[in-house]
Amino acid sequence: MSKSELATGTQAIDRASTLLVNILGATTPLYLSALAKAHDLPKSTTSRILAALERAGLIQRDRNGAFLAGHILTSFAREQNQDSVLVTRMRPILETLSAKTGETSNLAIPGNGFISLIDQVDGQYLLGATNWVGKQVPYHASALGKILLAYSTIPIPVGRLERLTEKTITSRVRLLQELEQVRKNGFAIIIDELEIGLVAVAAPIRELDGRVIGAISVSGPASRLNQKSLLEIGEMIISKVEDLQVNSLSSKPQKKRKVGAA
Amino acid sequence: MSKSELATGTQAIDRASTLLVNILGATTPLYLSALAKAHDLPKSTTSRILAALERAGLIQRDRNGAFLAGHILTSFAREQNQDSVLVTRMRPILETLSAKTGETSNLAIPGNGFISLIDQVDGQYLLGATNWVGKQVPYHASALGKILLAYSTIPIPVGRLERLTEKTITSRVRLLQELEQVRKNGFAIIIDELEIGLVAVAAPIRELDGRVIGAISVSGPASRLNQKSLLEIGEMIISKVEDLQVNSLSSKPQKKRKVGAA
DNA sequence: AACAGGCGTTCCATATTATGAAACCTTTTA
DNA sequence: TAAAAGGTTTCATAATATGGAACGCCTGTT
Repeated sequence: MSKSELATGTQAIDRASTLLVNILGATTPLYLSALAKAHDLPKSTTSRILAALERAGLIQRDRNGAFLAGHILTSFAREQNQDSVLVTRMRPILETLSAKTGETSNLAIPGNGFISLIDQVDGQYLLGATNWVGKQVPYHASALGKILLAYSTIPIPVGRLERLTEKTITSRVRLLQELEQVRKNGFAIIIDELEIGLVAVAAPIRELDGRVIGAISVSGPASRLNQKSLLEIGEMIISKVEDLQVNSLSSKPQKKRKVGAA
Repeated sequence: MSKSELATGTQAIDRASTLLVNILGATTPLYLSALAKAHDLPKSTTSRILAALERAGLIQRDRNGAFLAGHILTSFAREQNQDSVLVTRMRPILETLSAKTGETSNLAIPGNGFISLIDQVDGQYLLGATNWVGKQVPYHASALGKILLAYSTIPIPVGRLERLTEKTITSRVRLLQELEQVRKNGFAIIIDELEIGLVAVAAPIRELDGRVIGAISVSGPASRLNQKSLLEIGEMIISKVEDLQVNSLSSKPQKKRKVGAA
């Protein structure tokens, strides 16, 4: 029939897939008859296909018989967005960073009022290796926080920007300028802003669509990390994170696969 | 072949579904050959099916050609877990509650250190209708917070339990007893614990698997809501939330559908 | 009550469609 | 350079999906 692209030997699966995608994309449960009409399929065929998808747990019916995403997909969704997934995915990067720099690296996501530190890998140095996971670290005084503010949709916390050291940015105007600079650089730095003697550099983690969902930092004592090393480490974080993206997902496959002439 | 249950006219879709479920459930991308072996299918058939699923965007390949969840499913996952989904789903309940009681109702989810209020519907009374969304409301002094602590996996916040009024629970032992009581009742109440003159009652929102993911409350001035009304409203919240669950999901459909004899 | 209409499932003869063995291609390993 | 491993394509074949029609169930109408 008049199918859009090349495709052969998969009519049934194509139809099933299209129906499934339709159901997942809909904001409200869809009825069999509506689906049949929309996809221009006979009721009988539609019924058979949907029953098969339901059997597999890919879709389910509400009390009225309308179709919505099945338990397989809702639990998939739940698992996907758990912090642990991000931790697992980013662990190798944190380890590489700590190994190469000798310093502590951290992983953070946006939290309510404070950044939420969800993982840490300590470096080889004893000095500086405190555990930050779970700590209430403010956005405006941390490298991780600056990244999250600069790239994510988080609003700058309401209220006064707490002064933690004499270097802390406490002016909102000043902070906005700083965030602009962060976006220009691609990474964020703090020097003495959170704690005297503590420096850090952070870069964003992006989803495939570009959304920033977290940040990775390397931090240590100012005595070991000068401005230059911070810049280098910043670039290192960015490239490690990019490597992961590029390696894990592809339009052009690594192995050349013949695309076929039907 | 030796399929488990009744099924007819859907061999292809059944195979495709099983493969898809397998790919979604795997923690690491799966290769064509491994899938073919695991499902006892010829390579050619497997290739054809996977290509169809890929075309639909249900699966995609990583750089090495291994299969993982496709963009359709990852964006589905993302949307699912947005607060806005919960807000939309719960809105009707908040509206019913506010209409029936005349008081303000709120929707909250766990936040970092504080509960996170994500929606509110005001009642008819002028007195009492302040906007709480975005406020930093502590767990131990709110009805919503007590529910989240009692049912969810959130640990009781570290540090001192801040005294907000003379009635605030500030002893951890006392709080644990209170949470036990909450679990026994199925709802939580505060009287003067957050603010003198303010009372509230809250009940949990559960996912299909029983996990508590949020809470709904009704709050107002003690002058209008006595102990008895609070209990009644508590029961009302519980039943409204249950109604939604029952109505939106079903094993036994409302309309009796013939189950068929093959 | 009886009827019409809407929605969904089942049946079944049919040919369209999925099937899988074998050949073919690439890349990797020996 | 050969051989293995992983994947795609081809093509003759029959097994499988197909869809029109009949059926069953519920709701709303008169």
